[in-house]
Amino acid sequence: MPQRAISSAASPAATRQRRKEARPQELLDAALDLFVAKGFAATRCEEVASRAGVSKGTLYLYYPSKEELLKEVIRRNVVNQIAEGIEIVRAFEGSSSELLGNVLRLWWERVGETRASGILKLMMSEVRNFPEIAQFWIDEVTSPADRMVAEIVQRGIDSGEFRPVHVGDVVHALISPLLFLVMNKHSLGACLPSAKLDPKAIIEAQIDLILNGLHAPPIAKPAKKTKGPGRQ
Amino acid sequence: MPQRAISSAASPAATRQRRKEARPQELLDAALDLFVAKGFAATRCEEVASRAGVSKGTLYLYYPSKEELLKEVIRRNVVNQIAEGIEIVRAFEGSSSELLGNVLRLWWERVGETRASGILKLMMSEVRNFPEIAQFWIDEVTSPADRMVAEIVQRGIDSGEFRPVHVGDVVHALISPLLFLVMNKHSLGACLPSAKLDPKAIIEAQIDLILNGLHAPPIAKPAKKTKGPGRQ
DNA sequence: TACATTACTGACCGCCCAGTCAGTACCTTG
DNA sequence: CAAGGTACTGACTGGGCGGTCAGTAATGTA
Repeated sequence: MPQRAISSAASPAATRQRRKEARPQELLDAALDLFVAKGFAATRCEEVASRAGVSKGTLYLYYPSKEELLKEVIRRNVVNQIAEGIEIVRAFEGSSSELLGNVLRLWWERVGETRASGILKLMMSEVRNFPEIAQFWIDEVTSPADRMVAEIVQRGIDSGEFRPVHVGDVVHALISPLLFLVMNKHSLGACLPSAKLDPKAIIEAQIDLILNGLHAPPIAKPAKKTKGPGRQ
Repeated sequence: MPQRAISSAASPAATRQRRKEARPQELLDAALDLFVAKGFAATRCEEVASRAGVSKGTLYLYYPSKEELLKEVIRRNVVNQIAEGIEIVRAFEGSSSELLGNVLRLWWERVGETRASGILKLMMSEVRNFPEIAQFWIDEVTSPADRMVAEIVQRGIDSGEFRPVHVGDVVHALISPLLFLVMNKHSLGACLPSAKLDPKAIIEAQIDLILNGLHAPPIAKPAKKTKGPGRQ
């Protein structure tokens, strides 16, 4: 299982290899990285091929056009991602609070930290040039994911663990910070190290904040306990 | 003050006009719309010119290159945006809860709903191709805005209105949903009407949720909440 | 009306890049 | 080792787009 494909000019006399099975995935990986980093239009096909360790001609043996390559990149990086998550949630048997926290943490591990997270930025940046994939994205990603989180919140409300809230809107408040973390990671955070956020800390703060917001009965009494954590 | 510049092919025999003063702004507006919609690399200079009602040659009379045009678009749409907001906040004299809610609502009205909101998407999509502007963005936008929101939260903590939290992380949880609303408006929401979110409702839900999360005294957690890094 | 100034135009140039294809070299099979 | 099949290459092409500039027409001045 040779993984040396990024070498390119490193090994000068690298003998030409025939690996029909490995090429497609390697090309998809290279394309994902470059499309996410530079955008679709600004990425040259030759770059993609070179990063995958092949020539441009080879790319066209496996994908008929640049646009088809993009669509395949999106399709292949979305499949199963969602189904997996849903399975995990359905199997869980704790409180809704625990479940909600775990889902956010797990999503960060399984998606946010992986190369696949770039798909989000790619989608956001490029949908308007390829409206065909918008519907696909909604059907396969947005809707299932929203529904899953909504179910958890609804369950918590039904069981009396959470106060009654408008589920759909709360879902947005719940997941946006995570999505924005990913966007940052692939944009500003990739340019300036100083712009990097601390994902784990932010996620924990977010979980803490939201769970408190969901649990609390309408209390108005502030706690008189001013610690001094004011940083920045 | 003629505003007819988008007509292009609508009026066939429109006589050529000389309006040296109006051109730069009209070109910037056209460029902003197109860069946001299609991305920098996928937008042709001739398109920008045509949308501004001039020929490509005219564009180059006012901006020396496509890249300079981009930078000017960003610069001009960022200036004053922040300073204004800070002034409003400093002048406010109510509770921190009220202020926080008002800031979010106001930001949506003044930025989220305007054409300038596209700058966020533009920045996210293109920074990695123009690292020079990353620092500018941080200095002029990110940092001041974060600091402003952080100040409000800190003030609330100091006055005992909010419970003590890690201010920096909470700020992120506060503003992400708004930023994500904007991103959605300029990506998926611009393709499928069905993908449009209801900003006002979401913002109100977000305010309600967050204020509850901030106010609540440290209630004893129901069930057992694994604190911190309870995973691998 | 005649002339000077200059905002504006659009045809043109050269580079760049998506996509092609005739040829090359690796592998398998005998 | 010979030969046939095919995964792979890279030089080539055609169109598209950023950028230019000689020319045009609107405006100001007399």
